[in-house]
Amino acid sequence: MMELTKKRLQRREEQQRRQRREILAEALELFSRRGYHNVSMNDIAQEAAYAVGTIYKFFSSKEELYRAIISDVSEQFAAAAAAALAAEGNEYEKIIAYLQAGSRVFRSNSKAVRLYFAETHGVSFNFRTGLDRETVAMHEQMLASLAAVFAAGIEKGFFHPLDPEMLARALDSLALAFLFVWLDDTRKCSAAENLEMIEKIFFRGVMTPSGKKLLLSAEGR
Amino acid sequence: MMELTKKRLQRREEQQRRQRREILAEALELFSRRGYHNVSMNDIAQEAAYAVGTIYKFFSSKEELYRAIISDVSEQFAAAAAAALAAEGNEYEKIIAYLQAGSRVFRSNSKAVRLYFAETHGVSFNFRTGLDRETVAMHEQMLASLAAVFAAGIEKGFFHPLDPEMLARALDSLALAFLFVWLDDTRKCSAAENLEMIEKIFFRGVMTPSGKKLLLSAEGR
Amino acid sequence: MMELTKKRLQRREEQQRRQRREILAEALELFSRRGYHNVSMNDIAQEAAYAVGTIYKFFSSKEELYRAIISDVSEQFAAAAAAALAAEGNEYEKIIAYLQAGSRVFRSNSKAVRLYFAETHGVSFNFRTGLDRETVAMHEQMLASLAAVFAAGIEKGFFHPLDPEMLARALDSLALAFLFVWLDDTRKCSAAENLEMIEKIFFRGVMTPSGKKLLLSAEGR
Amino acid sequence: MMELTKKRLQRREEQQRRQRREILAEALELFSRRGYHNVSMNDIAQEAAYAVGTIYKFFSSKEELYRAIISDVSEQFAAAAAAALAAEGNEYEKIIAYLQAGSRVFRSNSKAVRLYFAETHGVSFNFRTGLDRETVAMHEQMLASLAAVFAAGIEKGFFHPLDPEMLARALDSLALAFLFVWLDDTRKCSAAENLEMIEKIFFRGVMTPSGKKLLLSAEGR
DNA sequence: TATGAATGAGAATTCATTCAT
DNA sequence: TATGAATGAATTCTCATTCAT
Repeated sequence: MMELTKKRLQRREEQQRRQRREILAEALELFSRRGYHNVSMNDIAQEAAYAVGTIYKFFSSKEELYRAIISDVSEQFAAAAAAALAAEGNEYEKIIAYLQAGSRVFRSNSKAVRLYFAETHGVSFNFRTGLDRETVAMHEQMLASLAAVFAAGIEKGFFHPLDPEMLARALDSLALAFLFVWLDDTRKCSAAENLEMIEKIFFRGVMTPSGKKLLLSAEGR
Repeated sequence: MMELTKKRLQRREEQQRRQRREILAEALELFSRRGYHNVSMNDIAQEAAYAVGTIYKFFSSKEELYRAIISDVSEQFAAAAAAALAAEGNEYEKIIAYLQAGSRVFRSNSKAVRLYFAETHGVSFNFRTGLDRETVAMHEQMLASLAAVFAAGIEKGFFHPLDPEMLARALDSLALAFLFVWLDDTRKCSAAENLEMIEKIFFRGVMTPSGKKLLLSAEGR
Repeated sequence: MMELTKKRLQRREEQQRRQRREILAEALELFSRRGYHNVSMNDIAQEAAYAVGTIYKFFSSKEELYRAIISDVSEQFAAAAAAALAAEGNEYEKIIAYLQAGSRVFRSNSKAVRLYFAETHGVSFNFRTGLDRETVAMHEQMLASLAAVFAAGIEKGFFHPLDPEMLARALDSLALAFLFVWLDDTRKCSAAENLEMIEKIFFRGVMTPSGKKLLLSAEGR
Repeated sequence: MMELTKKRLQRREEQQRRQRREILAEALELFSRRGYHNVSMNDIAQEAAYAVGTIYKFFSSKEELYRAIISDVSEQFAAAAAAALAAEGNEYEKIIAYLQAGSRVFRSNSKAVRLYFAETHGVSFNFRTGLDRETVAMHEQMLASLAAVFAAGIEKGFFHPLDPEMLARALDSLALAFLFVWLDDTRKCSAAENLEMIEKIFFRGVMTPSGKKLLLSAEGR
């Protein structure tokens, strides 16, 4: 009987996670299509086929629902990026891994890109409360890690001696710009093509001849 | 008497322009700080020290007030950019002029940067109405002009043969990224420093040896 | 010099009366077309080519302006009706004169008919204040006079012995109904035709054989 | 369980109908007392003891709430009148049935009389929108049916050969006038008394000797 | 004196949140 | 436990009235 109850509880939890996911997905869909302020809780409830009250069981307010969506991508991205930057390999490889991780996360969460991006660039739907602080901080942290990798690469003579923080931001914004191009027209630039463009535009200028050897050897693979 | 009336009318018009400017400035301040949807017309009236009714004398709706703000920077930027790209000079010089023009416009309209940027990147405060269509179109038009200059430069062998449109977007996003850095910390990057970073990161990789001669000669000036 | 000043004052008064009339006419036009609540003081000012302030010189509020319009027809009608009923002649002649007077007043103030009528039938734009009390009272007074004439006519055996007040109301509403027909389609019923209809429908049933002699003799004229 | 749910749904619907009726009644009360434009949605909410939002659950706008009120009487009257005119019997009987139907409907909806009447006489509270078009059309349709009955009666020699449309309007306005008398002083004229007055004033003059036989036989019943 | 810009109270409507069932 | 009806504060916008010029 104990067993039975446990299983029941598990199933319950399982079900709740599923409901939560469903609501999040539906809300994301609506927010990304019409904008936070043009979506009502009733809209979300309708779309998700739950009652408003049920949504409030999972999220204590509309803001929290929004935050949960952002946190979702935000955390996925942070985890993937951190893993990429912490992995084995030289600085160039780490940065490429970072780019690929970001590409992977955002391409499979395309609906959330613009929202994430608005948050991290200070165009939050809600400037008043500091809801997005966490996300911004996470993103800043990632940029710092990326900058550290650049710094190490500069130290080793792979990259020209430029401000690592600026390099990190430059690379980040470039990657994002190409992601937006893809968002507007999915066919226009595959992940591989984007990466290639970044190599040609960014790394060609930023890397030293010694760094470019990594580039060649990487391509050789 | 005729003269008097004329003068009076002029003064009246003068005053109206001033009021309009005041309202726009106050609204921009609030919108940029708290976001469109978190600012009420009463807030704006309060801040601008006018009655709501007065604001409606100048702008027929909240949306139009917002549009006026965006149009303002948007048009300034478009005009400056178009002038820069159309001016005399080689492709490299044109692009530099474009960057300088953008820098000038946005640094003197810093409050509007995030709004402009949200609009042009599809994170409009109001996804529903196509208020920002015009601004987006204008921005796209500018990117196309920039791309054309890149294409010409590639033709002449100044730049490596990369997709001009992507080059244009890459440069634009880079410039914007550095603008944001400046926005967060004004001291961190002057216009000149930003330009230098862009040269080192972007042009170093994108330009051919033959193109780099322009670079040197330009610096020589 | 005294003379001159007098003349000047007279001219001034003359002009003011003219302005007042112009404003009243323009306001009536707008009220009758769009309804009291859908016409703003600015609309009236615009149409009358005066400044709002000027209108307030003549009428202390929008309500008073409205009241002035109603009073205007109301008084004209009351005066004409009273004169008709007080004139020489037998009861039948008086009533016919009353109908003709009303017809004359309303046909030359067609714009005001619906407004007058709304007021006197308790559908005032403004039920709250008793602005229309005066008009209603005047109208009731007229109906009472008309009823008195009917009573006299009954006494003399011209009319069947019916409640004079009801006869008065019946005749009044009949005349009004035909007036409305004319209002909707001016060609459909001239004043003469209307009167004829009233004779055939109303008087034919209401008059005694002795009364009908008046009718014949009147027609004989 | 199925049964329970059904019952619950029924009760719910029942309750909603009741609420709707309550709101309509309260709104009618206020509109008829103070006029459409002098009653705010908050007033109605207050009076009906619901929140404004609740009212908007039932009526999507103030205009629609008003329309619902008018439609209500309008449809009742139209249905009753149409039935009366279509029923078995000679022309005189039909017309009497029509008058009785109208009397019944309006005496049990006395609050709505003035509103209905304002609408059908072109003194709508809102001249701008054509909200009342439908009501006006319905009323005109009814007058046309009534006119047709008069025409048939004339054909058969019951009524004097007068314009049937004018006869219809005359009768309608007479009935309305007496209804207004009753509205102002309920004791003054019962339905039966009103009908008698109409017979004496209207039918006595309008009917031919042959028609009057119907009258006598009808009274004989 | 005539003007019309400025005012701000007031109106309709929306929607996040609650809570009885 | 899940529901969704009810709530009412907050928002956008209008317009009668005032008063400095």
